[in-house]
Amino acid sequence: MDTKHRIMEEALTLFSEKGYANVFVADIAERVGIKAPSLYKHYKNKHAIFDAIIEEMNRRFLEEAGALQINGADAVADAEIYKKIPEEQLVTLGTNLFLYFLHDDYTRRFRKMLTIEQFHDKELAAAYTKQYVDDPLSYQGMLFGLMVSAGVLQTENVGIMTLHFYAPIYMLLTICDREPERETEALKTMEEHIRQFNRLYARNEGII
Amino acid sequence: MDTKHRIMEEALTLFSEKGYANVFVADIAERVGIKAPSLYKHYKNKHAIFDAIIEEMNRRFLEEAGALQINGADAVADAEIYKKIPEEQLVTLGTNLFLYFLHDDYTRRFRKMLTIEQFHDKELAAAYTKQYVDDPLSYQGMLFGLMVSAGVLQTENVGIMTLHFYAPIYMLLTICDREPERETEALKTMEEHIRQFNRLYARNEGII
DNA sequence: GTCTATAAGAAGATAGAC
DNA sequence: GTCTATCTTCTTATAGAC
Repeated sequence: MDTKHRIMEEALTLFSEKGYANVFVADIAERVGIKAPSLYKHYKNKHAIFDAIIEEMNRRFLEEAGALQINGADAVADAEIYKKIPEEQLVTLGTNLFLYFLHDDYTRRFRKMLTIEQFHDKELAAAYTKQYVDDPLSYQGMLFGLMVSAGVLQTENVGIMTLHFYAPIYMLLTICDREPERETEALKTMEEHIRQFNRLYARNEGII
Repeated sequence: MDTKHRIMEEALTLFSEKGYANVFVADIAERVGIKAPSLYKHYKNKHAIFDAIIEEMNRRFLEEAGALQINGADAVADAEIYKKIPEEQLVTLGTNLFLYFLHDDYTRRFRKMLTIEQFHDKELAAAYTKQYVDDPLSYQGMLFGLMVSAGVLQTENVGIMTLHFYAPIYMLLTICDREPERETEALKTMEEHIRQFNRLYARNEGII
């Protein structure tokens, strides 16, 4: 039964690089170390592999959402920490988020697959927006809301402040998905971005 | 010879919706109103149509770059105008950029095709980043540089300020490419974003 | 569960008449 | 330049032995 999972893994790798239509069942089988017909003992057809990947994604997303809820609860305490050196904390928060999204193998392959397949149907489009736009904004919005309450940051509109924090990180991420060799440059840009963000939004700092 | 161009047009439409591999020569021909074999009198093979689209893109990009140079020269004068009501000018600048990118038919189809095909080779990846990241940042960076010189905006780092202006617009654009029904919401978010951007960076306004 | 052999069908491309 | 007929190749999927 391990073969079934390995098929999914290898398929995800190939789909994320070439797109579903450009990957042949024989390619997946070869990577697993079996012949194409053997694969049909594990999945009904090629598309069932894709469906299994999407299911696995939904399962993992729910798990992550659960984990974030816990972190969210912890964040109330964390917000106290942010009072001390908000700038370094923000740099760490942004950098960790960026590097996790970029380097976590499953996350990266899945995001690239969704990027390629996002226009094929509404579900995939919605999944992409939820996972890489709405959920990060929602979670970080909660953190920033706590920081505003704690008097660390200051703004009239937490939602837009969150957008100002996350949108550059998102854009740098899409750059590195396309051109991994720009990662160092992206990390430098991100640090500058966050330090400027902090100057703009930190309480009692005045204009930069 | 008009047929040759119509083939390219219909191919671009289909490629931008389904991706190259999922579009069949017969589909393109049908939209043009001919049979598949007739298409081979105009293009050597299917991939030659794709190549022609990329060539057309490069031609248009160069034209646009030229046009931007002219606008850049004009922008010196424009920067004077920005002195009066910078916030409304910024809202107009951002909204026009967003709506042009989103609604211009060729731009939209081409961007979606590049989104789908960006991981297929280095050239496409580089073209995407140049067109939708580096060039907009470069052009807007110049405009903002002029505004800083004119004393309208204030910052230590024009590049990051430009990123703060453009990254949210870029993210909203990718949302609307996936889910066009979110355009109204995106426009509202963008206006809030730009008004807050102005509060953050406008000279002599203090913290918000 | 894996294999070889093969069926079934799709899709790109060519031949040659008009 | 467009058509119909056809070739060729590729790809998914099944049959049936081991």
